[in-house]
Amino acid sequence: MRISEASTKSGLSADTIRFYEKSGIVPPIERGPEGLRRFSPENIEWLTLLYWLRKTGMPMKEMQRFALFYRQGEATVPQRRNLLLKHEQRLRERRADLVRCEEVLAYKLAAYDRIEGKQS
Amino acid sequence: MRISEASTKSGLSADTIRFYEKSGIVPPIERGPEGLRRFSPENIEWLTLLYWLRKTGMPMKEMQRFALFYRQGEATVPQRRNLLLKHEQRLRERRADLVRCEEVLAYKLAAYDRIEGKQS
DNA sequence: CCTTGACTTGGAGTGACTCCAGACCTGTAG
DNA sequence: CTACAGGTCTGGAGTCACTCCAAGTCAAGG
Repeated sequence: MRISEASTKSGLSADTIRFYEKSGIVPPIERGPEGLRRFSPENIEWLTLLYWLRKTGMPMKEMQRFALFYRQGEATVPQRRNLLLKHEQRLRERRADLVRCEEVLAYKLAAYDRIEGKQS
Repeated sequence: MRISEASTKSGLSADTIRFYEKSGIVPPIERGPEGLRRFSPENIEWLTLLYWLRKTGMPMKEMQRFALFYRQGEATVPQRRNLLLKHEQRLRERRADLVRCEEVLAYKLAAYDRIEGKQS
C-alpha cells in the first residue's frame, strides 16, 4: 500500500512518515518501479507503535535507539523491553501530572465560581 | 523575590520565565533600581498555574489569550472559565491516550515474553 | 493530449523553548 | 583597594520534532 493509506492506518501524517524514514526511525521502505513507497503490514504495525510512543511523549532519540535494536533482530529483545518499561514509567508520571493539573483547575474554577457568585 | 527563587517556586526555568514575559504570557514584571525583576506572590501564583498548563499541553497561543483575559480583570472570568474547561477536556483526552498506550505496551511486552520464553 | 491528483525531493518555516556570550552589579576575601 | 565569584541582564543563535511548500514526475480518466 502507498503512503496515504499508511498514513490513515497508522495515524502519522505522510510528512511525518517520510521524516521518520530520513531519521532512521522507520527502516527504508521498499519502492515500486515508479519510485513510490510500498508499505508492508509489518511497516504499518511499526508505524502504529511509533504513533503511540510519540503521542505519549517518547523522544526521537529513544525511538531511534529502539529502531536500531529492532533492526538487529530478536537478540535485542531485552534491550527493547527495557526501553518500553522505561516508557511505561513515563506514562505513570504523566498520568500523575494530569491528575495534579485537574486538581489545580478544579481549584481555579471554584475560585471563579466564588467571584461570579459575588457579582450576581 | 528574584528570578531564581521565582523559578524554583513555580517550576519554570528562569529562561522560560523571561521568554514568557517577552511573549506576553506573563505581565511585565516590576524591576528594582538595579534593573532586576522583582516577583510578587501573585506573579508566582500565575507562573505556577502556567507551569501546570504547559506541562499538560496547553499551547502558547491559548496561554496568551488566557493572559490577555487575565489582564482585563474580573469581567473576563467567563471567558477564562471556558478556556480552563476546554483544557480539562484536553486532560481527559490525554489520559485516554495514556491508557491506550499502556495497553499497546502491555501487548508488546507480552509478545517479548513469548519470544524469550521460546529462546530459553 | 490535457488535466487531475497522488507522490517525489530538498529546503524553508514554526512552536516552544534552551543555551550562550558579553556586560553589569554586589558582596566577600585578601 | 582590588580581585573574583555569583546572580542577573539582553539579544541572538541553536534544538527538537515536526509541518509546509515549490517544483518536478508519473498514471489514469475524459
